[in-house]
Amino acid sequence: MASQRGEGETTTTPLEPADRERARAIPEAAVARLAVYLRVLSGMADQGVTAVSSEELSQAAGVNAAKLRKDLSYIGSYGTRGVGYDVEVLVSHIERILGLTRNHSVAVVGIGNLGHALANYGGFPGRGFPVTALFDVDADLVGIPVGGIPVNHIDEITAVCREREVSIGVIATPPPAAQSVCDRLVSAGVQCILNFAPVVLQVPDNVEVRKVDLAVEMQILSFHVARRADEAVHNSSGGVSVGNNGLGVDGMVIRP
Amino acid sequence: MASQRGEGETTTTPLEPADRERARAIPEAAVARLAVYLRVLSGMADQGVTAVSSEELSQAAGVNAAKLRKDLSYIGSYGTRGVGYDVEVLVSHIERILGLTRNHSVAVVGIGNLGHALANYGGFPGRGFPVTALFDVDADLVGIPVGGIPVNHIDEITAVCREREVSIGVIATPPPAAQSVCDRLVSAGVQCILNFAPVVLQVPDNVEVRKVDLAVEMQILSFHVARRADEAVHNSSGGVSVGNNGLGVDGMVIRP
DNA sequence: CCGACTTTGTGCATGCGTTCACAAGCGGTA
DNA sequence: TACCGCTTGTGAACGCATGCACAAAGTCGG
Ligand SMILES: NC(=O)c1ccc[n+]([C@@H]2O[C@H](COP(=O)([O-])OP(=O)(O)OC[C@H]3O[C@@H](n4cnc5c(N)ncnc54)[C@H](O)[C@@H]3O)[C@@H](O)[C@H]2O)c1
Ligand SMILES: NC(=O)c1ccc[n+]([C@@H]2O[C@H](COP(=O)([O-])OP(=O)(O)OC[C@H]3O[C@@H](n4cnc5c(N)ncnc54)[C@H](O)[C@@H]3O)[C@@H](O)[C@H]2O)c1
Repeated sequence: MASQRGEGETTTTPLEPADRERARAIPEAAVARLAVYLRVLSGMADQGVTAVSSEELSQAAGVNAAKLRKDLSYIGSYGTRGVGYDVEVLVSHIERILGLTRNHSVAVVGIGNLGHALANYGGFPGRGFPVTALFDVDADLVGIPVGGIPVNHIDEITAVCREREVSIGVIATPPPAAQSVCDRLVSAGVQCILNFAPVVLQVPDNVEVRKVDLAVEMQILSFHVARRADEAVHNSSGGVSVGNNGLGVDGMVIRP
Repeated sequence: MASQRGEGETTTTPLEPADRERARAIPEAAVARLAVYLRVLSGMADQGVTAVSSEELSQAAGVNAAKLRKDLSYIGSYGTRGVGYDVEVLVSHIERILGLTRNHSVAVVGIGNLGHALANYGGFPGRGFPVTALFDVDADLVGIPVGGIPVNHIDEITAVCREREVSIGVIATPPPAAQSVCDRLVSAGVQCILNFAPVVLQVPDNVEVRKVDLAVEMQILSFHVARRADEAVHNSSGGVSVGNNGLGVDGMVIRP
């Protein structure tokens, strides 16, 4: 399921010119939410739900209904006024826009605590992200299968990534090794990197990096605690109010 | 380093009224970057660097220099014109604003693949986030120490969280259990939650949730691959250009 | 003590993302 | 078929974040 092309297209469902223009214009924040909608919709489909309104879906996804409709409008008009959206239709269109019509082979580098968890995780393959390669420098690990995949030595990274058509590289090495691993992945042709090491990676322009930084997440939480405690001290009136759900789907949500 | 209070303050360094107003106004995106600056600065301090200019620091943190200065201006004016910033001074002020002058005790719920990795991770305690409690439903796990901490049964969550003054709860359970675990954490008084389960949590207004969603991260990467592949097909001229570093420190970066 | 040079801090403009509000469109019903 | 009520899709307004560009403020050398 790696390649399967018509005359010039890449995926099973070719993008129409109109969609191409749309895809260019989708805000990154909306892309992140589309992925969330997709999961919610998939869950609904599994439960036999066939249709859904923007109101219902937005509640389940924890966002504003208007925002949801705008997000969906970025990918086209697939709803029916007065009725709502067909779950299946929406799922397939979001998948198409997100490029999920083909599998994206994943390589994990650094098979330590975190790398083991990732390699053993069953949630990726089912969603089109099969882990197909594992790398480490530790000679004791090389050859040992983790989650069904044998660990390769980091020096084989170029050959193996090319061979297995790895499109996403996950960095789970200690911080000092991260940049060098990143460089190797890039020169092996990997253009997407998910980085767990608390390091700012330098990459060429054609490579996309996303980072998962637990320390930063915790510090953001800490900031909110501090701010809240501080407010509580100032206007000494408890400070616990329960109301709407102040969820931060991807962030950028600051309470007034 | 836990408590040391004045007359009504919570932390070692009480916030001045001016700082309070500032803290309220700091954009969430800036808070996330401040945490990154903090780490870079800590690294510099460890290497004996005592002063740094906005230009140097911004490069190391992978952001625009003007943005960095603006971010720092949110917390006050601690630079010296013509010279730059004193690393120590900046570190201590960022720590103060982020509420890192006190420890934040962390509880991990769900000691499976991921929970083990988190419990064993040495990066948290050093940064003021000691893991002090672990929970699971699995009777085989209860009592067994992981990363030096014995696992408690989930039913003890309220008592243990209260006793150990847990301020951050980390959810690493399977998705179906996540909401119920979240509810329990909340009723145990935990106001900050870091959620690894691919589920949209519903929480009261006074609780802060951050989520780490690997599937979403991968799908965002997938989207960019698709868009890029699509562009390459359209204007058939290679498509690989190397230039500045297009890093997405926390997201919201879309290339024009 | 002064002047030249360096770097900060920030007002302002620009652009992006969110939210509101409503016209357009569709299914159901009489 | 024509009307009614419901829900989508989106134009427009708003607000927030980013980046520019420069005055203010400091250092250093003479
Ligand atoms: N474990 C966690 O829960 C956790 C949480 C947040 C962040 N992180 C970050 O994730 C990264 C991995 O954490 P961990 O706990 O799994 O560390 P770990 O020490 O358990 O594992 C690191 C692995 O990387 C391998 N490695 C070292 N240098 C390498 C190289 N050049 N090429 C390939 N492999 C190499 C090591 O042999 C080891 O197996 C770290 O950067 C850590 O800061 C981990
Ligand atoms: N492992 C990964 O790399 C990874 C990656 C991304 C997301 N996740 C998500 O993180 C979560 C955990 O993943 P995992 O691989 O560690 O799963 P896992 O199945 O290995 O571990 C889950 C643990 O949670 C415990 N548990 C179940 N119900 C519970 C409850 N009600 N209260 C307390 N504990 C309970 C189980 O006993 C088990 O020990 C899942 O939601 C998964 O989707 C994991």
